[in-house]
Amino acid sequence: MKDTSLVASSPRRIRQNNEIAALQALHRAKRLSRADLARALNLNRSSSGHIIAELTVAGLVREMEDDRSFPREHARAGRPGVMIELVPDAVLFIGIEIGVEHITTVRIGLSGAVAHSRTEPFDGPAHSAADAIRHAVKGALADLSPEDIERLEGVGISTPSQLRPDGTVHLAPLLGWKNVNLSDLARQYLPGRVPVMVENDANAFAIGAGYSGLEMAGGVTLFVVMESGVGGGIVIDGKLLRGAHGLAGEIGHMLIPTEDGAARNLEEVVGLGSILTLYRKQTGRREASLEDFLADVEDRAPEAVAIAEIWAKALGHALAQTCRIIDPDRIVLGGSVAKLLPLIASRLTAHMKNAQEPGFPLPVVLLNAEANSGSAYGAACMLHQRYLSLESNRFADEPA
Amino acid sequence: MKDTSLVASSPRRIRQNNEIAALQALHRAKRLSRADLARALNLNRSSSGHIIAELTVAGLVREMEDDRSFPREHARAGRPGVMIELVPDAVLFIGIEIGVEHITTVRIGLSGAVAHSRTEPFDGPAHSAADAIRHAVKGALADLSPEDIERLEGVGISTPSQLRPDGTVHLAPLLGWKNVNLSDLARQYLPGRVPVMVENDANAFAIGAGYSGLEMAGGVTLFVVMESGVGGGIVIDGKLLRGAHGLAGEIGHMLIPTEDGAARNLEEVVGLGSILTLYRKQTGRREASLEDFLADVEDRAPEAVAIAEIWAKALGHALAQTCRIIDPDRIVLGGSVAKLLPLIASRLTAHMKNAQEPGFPLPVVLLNAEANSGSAYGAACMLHQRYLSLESNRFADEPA
DNA sequence: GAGGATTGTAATTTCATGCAACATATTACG
DNA sequence: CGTAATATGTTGCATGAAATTACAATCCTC
Repeated sequence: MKDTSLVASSPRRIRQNNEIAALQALHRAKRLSRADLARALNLNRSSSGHIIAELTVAGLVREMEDDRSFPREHARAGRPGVMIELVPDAVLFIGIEIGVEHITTVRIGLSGAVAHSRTEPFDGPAHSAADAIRHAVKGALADLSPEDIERLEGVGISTPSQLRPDGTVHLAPLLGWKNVNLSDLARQYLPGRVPVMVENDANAFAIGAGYSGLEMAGGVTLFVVMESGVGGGIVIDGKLLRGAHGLAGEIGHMLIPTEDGAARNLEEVVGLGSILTLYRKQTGRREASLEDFLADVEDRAPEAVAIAEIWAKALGHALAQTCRIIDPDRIVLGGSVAKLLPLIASRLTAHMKNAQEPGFPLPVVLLNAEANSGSAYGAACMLHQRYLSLESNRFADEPA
Repeated sequence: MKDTSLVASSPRRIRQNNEIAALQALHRAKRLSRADLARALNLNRSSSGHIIAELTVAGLVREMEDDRSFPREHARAGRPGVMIELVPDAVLFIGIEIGVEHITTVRIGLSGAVAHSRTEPFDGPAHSAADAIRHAVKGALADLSPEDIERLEGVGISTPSQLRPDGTVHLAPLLGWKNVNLSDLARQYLPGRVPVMVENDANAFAIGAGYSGLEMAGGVTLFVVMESGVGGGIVIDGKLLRGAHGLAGEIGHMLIPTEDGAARNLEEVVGLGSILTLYRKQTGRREASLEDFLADVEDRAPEAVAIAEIWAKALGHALAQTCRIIDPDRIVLGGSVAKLLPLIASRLTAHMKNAQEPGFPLPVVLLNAEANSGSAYGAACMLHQRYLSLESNRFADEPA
């Protein structure tokens, strides 16, 4: 239904457009006076006032009361403005991650802050898609009051799967699912009004990692999440690049050369499994954990450092190749294995430089260590983002 | 100056927005009646009429006279609409490609069709940037009447160089340039009103190849241009992905494994130089041309086929790796070497499948054989695209 | 405490779109 | 061949949102 051409404009659509812009500006800035908003949107103060008046009666924004708590850092002359903020619990978004071993559920409010988070063990491959969705969605709704459900404005679902453009799961090898429409399954347990979105777990992670942090900056960002598997996502100016089959950014299966001459998948070299296998073999400690390994690297134990060097070389090669193609502004690493980064960041950049021609600019490589990352959070962010866009169904409801 | 937030809408901006949408729709559809336009833009017929009235007095569109020449293919009941079209020579855009050996100049009109094209030999490395720009721009303006210059709405410049985000040349190794602002140089010879844009030649080619053809479709398209060098560009939903340093899509320097175990640049294997060197060595004909080689491949001469096989394998590997990262909907090959594609397309796809895991979807690989490709054309298209967008300075002029 | 500066609000104006009605032009059908 | 049906283009009017202007309120500086 969404036209390719820019379909803007009608007398009332303008207001909707500006209200959305106002909400987005408030989301970014946390708090803004009416005059600030007018400047940010190139609007007249008068119009700005009308807009926030309408948003106030809608219950989405409010004047901040504890104005005094912010001691007016830039104390300029003139009457101070009253700060406006989003009402955090005006609406509610749920993000669900169905993994191979667990289900994680996250709730966020209009401000994007996490209101609740829960993880439970779950044997994914043992369940059908229908069972898993029923269990996950009903579980997510269980501790919600009727008023909460009234405020529910979106449910996002993240799974380790390959999706079609229409949102159906084409293939989820780790879960054994195939050709199922998770949206339709989930909608059975939700009010019809509530929008549902499904996304690949790596892509959802990328959205989440780029949504709250300071990486919200524009440009091209490559997110790489490293656990037992290695996935990734590309975010361009705050928008996810999905690609033709939702697989953009999946660098885990890039071929990289190894010492023995054979080419192997990146994820087979830098994934958690490979690292631990090597480390356990080297040390003989069959129960050694990632934390043990990290501690050894920090202490510069030779075996551990050698493994970290392999890791850095393989990852550096893959990232350098990727830079050739998308030329990112920054690369953000996440997942448990990424904790290696601060220990050998200089080796990684050295290997990247090495795999690249001299003079080719390289992006910064950052570690994402935020607590509220994870693809469940990202799935919730997707719907938060949708709500703060023209696709929001705050408008479709009006003809009632 | 361009805010990151969506700054739409004021009472008059709406009209500008809709006029632009109308021009874009007319550009895509070639001809549209007022009622067609109203449907395309979700507008009322009345508003549509007002808009094209305003565009008509501005001289940008007109009613088609030879209405009869189109024998009404879908003869439905009802009064037939009068078709509206863009006035091709209402405005003028110039694209200039400064290469290592030649300068190409292209003029296009509002409809995007090429009005004029000229190529002259030019020894790029022998000239400073200032000299080259002066020569190229003055040459491009030489055969223009004063009225033409009045209608000039943009000049695009394409060079084999690495650009900074602000449009200055960071480094142009083939030309020996460094740290020059080509826009500023070019503006000296142009009316101040005329916008100037500078772009990498591979990116400009990508824009041009995706602008007129049917590849104008949405989604992700990877364009690869293969001459002596191998460059490329990525177009997402009609917009160029530049990347942090304008180097996105430059797959020519990807490392690929070769038979002898050493990794080499893609462009050193599949570029024109490598192919001809191999072919000349194999056949002993030191003056053999690319056409000779292509003819031999078509005749299935064993030496030629073997070289083509190397080409297909290397290219297939690189494209497969690229698909892992950006998951394109389609790949379009251009440049003289791309003529190999139709001869061994099946081998290329076989190698791509081979370098990819089973089940991973692969995009179609197409050949761009259009006459009006080339980065000069693409550079002109950039300005055409800009004119049909909100950045157009049709609006900035008004306060006069 | 006076003056300057900035904010929020109200009244008025401007202007593009939507709506409804009508004249017009062509096809479909008896 | 004439009437009905259908679609287009135009006109006048209503609606609604933002710009403009003016004004009161609140704070800082001197």
